[in-house]
Amino acid sequence: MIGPSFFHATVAVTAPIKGKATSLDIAHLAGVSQPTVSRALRGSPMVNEETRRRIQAIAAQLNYKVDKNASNLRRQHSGTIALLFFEDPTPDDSQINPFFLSMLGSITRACAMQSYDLLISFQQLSTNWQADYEDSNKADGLILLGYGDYLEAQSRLEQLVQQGTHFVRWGAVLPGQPGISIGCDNFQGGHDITTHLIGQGRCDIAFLGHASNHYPEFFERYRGYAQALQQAGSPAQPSLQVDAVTSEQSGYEAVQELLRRKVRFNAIFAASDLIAIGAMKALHEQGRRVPEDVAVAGFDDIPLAAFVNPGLSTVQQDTKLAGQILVQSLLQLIDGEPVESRTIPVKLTLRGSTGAS
Amino acid sequence: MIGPSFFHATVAVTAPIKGKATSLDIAHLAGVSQPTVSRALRGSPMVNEETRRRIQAIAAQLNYKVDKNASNLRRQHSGTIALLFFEDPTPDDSQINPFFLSMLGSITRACAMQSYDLLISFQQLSTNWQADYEDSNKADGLILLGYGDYLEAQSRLEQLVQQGTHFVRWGAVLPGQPGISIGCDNFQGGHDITTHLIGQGRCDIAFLGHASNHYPEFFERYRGYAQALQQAGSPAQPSLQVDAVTSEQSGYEAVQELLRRKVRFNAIFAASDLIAIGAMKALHEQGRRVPEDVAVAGFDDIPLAAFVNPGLSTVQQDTKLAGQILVQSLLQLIDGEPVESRTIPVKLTLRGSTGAS
DNA sequence: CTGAAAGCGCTTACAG
DNA sequence: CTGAAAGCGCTTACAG
Repeated sequence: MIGPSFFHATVAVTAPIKGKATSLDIAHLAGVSQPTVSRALRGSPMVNEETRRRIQAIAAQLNYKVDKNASNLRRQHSGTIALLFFEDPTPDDSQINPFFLSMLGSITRACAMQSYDLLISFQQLSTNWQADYEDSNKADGLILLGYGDYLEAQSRLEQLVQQGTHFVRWGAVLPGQPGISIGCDNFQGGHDITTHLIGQGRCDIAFLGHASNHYPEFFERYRGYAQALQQAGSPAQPSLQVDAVTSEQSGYEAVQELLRRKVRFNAIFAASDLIAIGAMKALHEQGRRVPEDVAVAGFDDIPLAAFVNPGLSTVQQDTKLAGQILVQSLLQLIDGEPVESRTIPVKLTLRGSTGAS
Repeated sequence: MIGPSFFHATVAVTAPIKGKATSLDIAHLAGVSQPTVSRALRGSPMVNEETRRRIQAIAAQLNYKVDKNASNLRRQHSGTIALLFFEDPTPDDSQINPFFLSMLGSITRACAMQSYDLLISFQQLSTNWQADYEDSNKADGLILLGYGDYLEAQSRLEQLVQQGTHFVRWGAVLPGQPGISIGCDNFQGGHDITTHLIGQGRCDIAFLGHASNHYPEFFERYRGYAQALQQAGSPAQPSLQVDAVTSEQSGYEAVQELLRRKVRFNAIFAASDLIAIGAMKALHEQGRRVPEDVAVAGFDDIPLAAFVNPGLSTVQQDTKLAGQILVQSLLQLIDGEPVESRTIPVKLTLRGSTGAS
């Protein structure tokens, strides 16, 4: 009973008591040097297999974990990506677009698969959101996410580029933008869904959403919408466009504005699903039936779109792919590889709100 | 032109070129020792004000940021909280309960106010979610969030307690639980909303949601529901309870199950808003009017509840307060202060789905 | 009020 | 295959 195994057992019991185990503790117990422990645990090939097994066993017993701060400091790299989520105008605490939550989930997963941690931060556009994450070595790079006024954001982006910060942005992909952007094909999406509405026999199609350079994603959707109308021989009418940001409330109010204008419309293309859902609410309250009186379509395909009544026809963005590409592009950037902005295809998801099912 | 100011200007231009500035660089430029720079920049009172200003100016010029890895290593503290979000059964990529997103937002804000960073991680209940965040010094403590099978999670929680990990959990607050829990008053919420339904003249009230120890939050809501019914003289009927997890799909299917059973019901209390929304969808498809034929109530008050048709009556959880208390409790725990589990009050938000407006 | 010294726990050349 | 040495960039006693 009295021998090495007894000795080891004793050690395993007493060591954790004096705080967290370090690689040096393990080295002593294993009778090797501390660097060897480090090598063994990181799977270096230049370590004897038997030595490695012994070290691993002890490490497991002591519940040893590499200290990230020490490791990162030494390696000058954090193994962390910061996700800066900004929304403007400032939403009420509880308002995050479900679409971004999808993105958040897929980004988290993509990071985990690359063994990166994700630091998350919600920012107002108005604050200093370049945020020093990379400067303070807390993160190796930044992912920027959010709807907001692009023109306001632009100078910040330029600043980031100038500082040499590694970042990728989700948003409209347009020529001349600072940094790398990944976005879906907003124009095509707007075009396709509008064409669908026209095919359903609707001519007077309203567009709910900002249509200016301040909101390039919405603007692209608007342009797709306008082109589809043009091709159908009935150009877009300014009186059928109502500004809206991406929230139910905004969609709700946009419909009220539309009614106030007393323009005729038998369909609505909302620049986001949340806008569409708010719009449907307002239509119902006015006794206008969806889709009989007014067909409604959105953009994003948030999980809820299938569960409103009627189900919402919409343009699906592939958030899973988007998250993967964002993370992958950022890691390439960090590694100094060349990266290009990219557009991801969209596809229509048709449901009852346009009379499609 | 040739003098100190010129010298400084030159330095400011050339220094950043050779990589990130360190406190030593600043010390050289300011003509002080490196520890003095460290003190000055952290606002230590034992630094001459003029010296401090000089140092700050140089730091700003060089865009200097304290290296978090070095600082954390030295101080043996990370300034970071890890949020472990787990959901089980495994949701499709894009499914995160909006309620938790609200929590996420409020937790992020509460962390920011305390100058803590938030590391986020989505976990399957089945994985090793104790996750080593604290062990590897990446985080000073953990916040656990998620609906899931409590009984499965319990042993993990006990493990965390045993390891001395600092953590707080959002969930049911019940005697004998390992660690600190913060939760809303699920029982009261279930009781109040059921009483409201009864007051609307509904007697046959179905409950959609798991009602067992596996899901203590739902179970508490169920108990509140049962007690309210008891008090009204019509005890809960097992045939009116249908298991459901918190998703629209699950609510949709639960209604189908209810119909299959051919039991009579004129109201539904769903254990979450998502369940309620799925239930309403199924009712609509069956031609049952809400609230005329069936009144529907949910739990959570997610932003969307106001925008479905009709608006959903529900039990509001105060996510803002919840996030603050979670973070505050965790920080107290980290500081070694005594902390108790706590229950947060709820309140009813009544809308059209129960005929209340 | 300031500086010289030590050390947080790793990883990485450099020898052997 | 393994070890002795150096050093990542800070913070914190300890002197003065």
